[in-house]
Amino acid sequence: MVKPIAVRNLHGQVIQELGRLIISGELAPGEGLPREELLAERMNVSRTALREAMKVLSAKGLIESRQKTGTRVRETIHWHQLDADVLAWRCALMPTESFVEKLVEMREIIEPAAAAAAARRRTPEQLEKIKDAYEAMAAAEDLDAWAIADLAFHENVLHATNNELMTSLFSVIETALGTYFVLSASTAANFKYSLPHHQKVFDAIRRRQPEVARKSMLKMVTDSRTNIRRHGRKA
Amino acid sequence: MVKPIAVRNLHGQVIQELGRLIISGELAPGEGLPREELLAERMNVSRTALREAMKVLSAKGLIESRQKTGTRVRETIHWHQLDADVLAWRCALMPTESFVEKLVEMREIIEPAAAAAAARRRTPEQLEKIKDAYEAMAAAEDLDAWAIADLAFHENVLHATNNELMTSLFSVIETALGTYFVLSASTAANFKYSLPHHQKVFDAIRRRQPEVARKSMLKMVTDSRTNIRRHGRKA
DNA sequence: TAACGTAATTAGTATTACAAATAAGCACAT
DNA sequence: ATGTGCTTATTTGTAATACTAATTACGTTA
Repeated sequence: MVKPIAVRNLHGQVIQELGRLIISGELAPGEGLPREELLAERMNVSRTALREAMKVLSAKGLIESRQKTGTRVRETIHWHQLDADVLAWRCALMPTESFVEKLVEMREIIEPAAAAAAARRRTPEQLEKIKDAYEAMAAAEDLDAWAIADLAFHENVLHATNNELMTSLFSVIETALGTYFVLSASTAANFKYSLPHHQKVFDAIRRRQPEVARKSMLKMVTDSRTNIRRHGRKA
Repeated sequence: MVKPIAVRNLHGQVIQELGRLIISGELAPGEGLPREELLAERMNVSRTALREAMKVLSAKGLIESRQKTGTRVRETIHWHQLDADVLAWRCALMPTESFVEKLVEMREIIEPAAAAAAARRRTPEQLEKIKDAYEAMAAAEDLDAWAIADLAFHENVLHATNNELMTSLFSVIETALGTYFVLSASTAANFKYSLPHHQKVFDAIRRRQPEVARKSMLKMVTDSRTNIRRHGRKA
């Protein structure tokens, strides 16, 4: 759903390169970058392309430019942590256990809340889509089909909240987590183990029972977490 | 804490202008913009400045440029709803009741969760800061002092979660909500009405009681919401 | 010593030229 | 008539250059 980048443009590459340097800490906060002309030359791009990249990095809160002073890396406080790129860079460059925990924590906060909201506000059409996804999960015969249907289930639940802020947050977090492991897919052997959980969530949303939906979803995601902890990362 | 912009740069102005046009719907999704040369001329800026702005808007998921085809406004699905600018534009241009509800819903999801997390993981130093903020609230003699201390309280609680994703989400939502009303400040008469609530939250975090902290905070934010509903907007 | 002005530096803006991608139209062959 | 491949026109992508504006740093002067 969200494209994890495919940098064809030159400034896109520059964004990636500088972004990674900053997130990884090789360019520390407070540190000043070489002046544009020099940096452009050093990266073998024109000043034009470099500047287009720097404007984007500024918008992400990573750098700050001022005349005469030059360009500096900003303190981490100012970084837009929920920006898809920033998150992706952190996942790729600082794959620490604690960061995964933070992502999982966010997921465990929004998903139950989303299930409850969906139970309150879902339209019949949205319920139908959740149902479709659930049935696809039930019918899945291999891990791939399961994973696709599983993601669709959660996306449709989020969508049924009719709160695009929640949808957006979910997709960002989910994408970031996806770089670590295939979500909620346990072992290939019993990959359908969470189907009953999903059914409970679906039923609660169908019956418009917010608190039941919340608790069922909570159980599901905490189960999923312990499962992930048990099996560690994959692929 | 987060700067609501002060656009001195030319491309910054262009970003604002185009961003607003898109968010407001005057430039509808799917619609193509005039080609760069034309648009630049029409906006009385150079193509350089226009392009720098367009790169930023692309990064926000608002537009998409391809050679020969030109630049088009993307579907709202792709907009980065949690981007500070996008949120600010929506607040300014679509001040609908339903959007405020969505923001409030997000707040009511993260704050109790954050209180619980803070109760689990706060350091002594972080607890001290929360205490300071609480005492400043208790000592406040006017609405302004109260509002400042109140914000500091919530910020410090969020910070004590040691999850910068949560902190970032909070600050974005809070800034957006702040454009509508002075948060959780009721009438000037009894502006301290929520002090006992805050104390309960503080105590729970001090005693490391996550569930108590969650419930106390939940009560506080729901109270705050009904209060806001009762009094309507202000300022 | 302090105030003021001047020079030097760096990002900001503009202009121009050309490169690369690609949609659309045309010609050609089947 | 249809589809296939070439050509061309259009639009963004990249580069190079020149100049503007802001601001720091320094040196001069009162």
